[in-house]
Amino acid sequence: MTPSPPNHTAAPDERSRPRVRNPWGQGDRLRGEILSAAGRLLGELGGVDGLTLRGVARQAGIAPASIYAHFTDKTELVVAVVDHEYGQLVDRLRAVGQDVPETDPVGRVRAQLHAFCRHAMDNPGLYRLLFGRSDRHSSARPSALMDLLVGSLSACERAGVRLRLRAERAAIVLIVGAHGRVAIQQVREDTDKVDIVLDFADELLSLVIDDEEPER
Amino acid sequence: MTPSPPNHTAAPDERSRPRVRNPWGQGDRLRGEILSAAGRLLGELGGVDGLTLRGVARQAGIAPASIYAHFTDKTELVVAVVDHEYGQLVDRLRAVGQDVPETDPVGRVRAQLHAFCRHAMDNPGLYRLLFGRSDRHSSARPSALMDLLVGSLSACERAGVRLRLRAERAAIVLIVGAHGRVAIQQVREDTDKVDIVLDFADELLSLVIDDEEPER
DNA sequence: TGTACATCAGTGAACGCGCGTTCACTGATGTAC
DNA sequence: TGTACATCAGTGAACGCGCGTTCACTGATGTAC
Repeated sequence: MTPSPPNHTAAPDERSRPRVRNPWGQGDRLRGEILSAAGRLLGELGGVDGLTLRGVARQAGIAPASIYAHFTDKTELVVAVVDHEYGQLVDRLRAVGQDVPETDPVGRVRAQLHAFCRHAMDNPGLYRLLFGRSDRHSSARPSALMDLLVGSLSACERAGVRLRLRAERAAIVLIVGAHGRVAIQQVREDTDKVDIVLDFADELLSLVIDDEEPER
Repeated sequence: MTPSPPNHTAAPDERSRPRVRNPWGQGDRLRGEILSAAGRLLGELGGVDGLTLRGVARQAGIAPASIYAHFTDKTELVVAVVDHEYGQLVDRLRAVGQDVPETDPVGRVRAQLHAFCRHAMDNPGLYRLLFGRSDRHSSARPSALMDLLVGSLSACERAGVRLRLRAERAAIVLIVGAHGRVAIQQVREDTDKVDIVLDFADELLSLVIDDEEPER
């Protein structure tokens, strides 16, 4: 491993102009810029390990020292960015769910599962945050995602759809299966066709949902 | 993040004696010691990222420079240790499978799945190697594991057991589901009871295997 | 209206650290004569 | 049998690098009188 790849993209990414400083009273805006810069890096990188303050600063087009006005140290940044990214994922799934009419609860689960797959494929680094070793970053995180899906699955049951597993178990199977399939898809370079993953997601769904006619 | 945890365990782990050098002509034995030291580290660590040559040297009780007699650089070590660990997993599953009589192909799959779960729980870092971003380390790796399981599942089919999925798909569901469940179990600290994971593995198996009576 | 001063957003240079890697070495064990 | 030498397994000190973090600073924008 030679000392390291030349990580500096000389120009501070996108804007090569020295960066316009935020107006008075809006210094908190940099906090958001830092978070999304770090988020972008997490998406490309393979997880939290490769994340460096200097890299984030480069990506955001600021000096490394400037981060310390908004985060006391690296761990605080990491926790914040992980929560931020995680929140975005959950928000997205919630929104997607609301786009599907209540009369089609299975369609809602399916839409959310697909959205999860797409999100995971677009952000290869993300799944490591969700299921990787915690390192004691906000531990309540994955449960919000689980709760969302358990809710959607319970709605199916209330609508008379039979599940082959308890909703909690079914949610785990879906998320964990989808996430694993995405990871495998990323490890092979053959085709990064989303459809392969979505097909797999549908197959998981059909495993979990008992679509035989109720026997009455 | 303070500069770094004091990573030196002053004494070179286990043997505090300065280490007995290998006899003439057996210099290659150090290669094995390095590999298993690195393997131990991978098990504790959360993947390849935290692995350092100096750390491996500390774990093995040798000088960092001594590694270069056996591996040209860090990447070569990493590839070698990953292949080594992966090979051990596959060997274990193969052995476990042979302990179950051919007359019970479902039992064989189950035993292998359980062994996979246990192995994954004992080596928290391992699953990242299997499904984490490849970084172009020997890409043929995961397929050997898949082939093994596909073989066991096909044996079930030949014995008249119906699968709800094609064997290839079923293998993915099992491995990926089990691995994900293990990852979740590791992220929560509540109880690291293996049984919870093994129960889940059984549930996956019952999803994949259609155990209703053939309809004739 | 002017002017002194406080506050804000952000910077540049430096620190000590662990890292991967190199290089000249050490000292025990074998081989040639 | 002795002795000079080659070979082996492995070491210690040093290198340049990127990292996290600190600290004194800069210069624009607001406020008090």
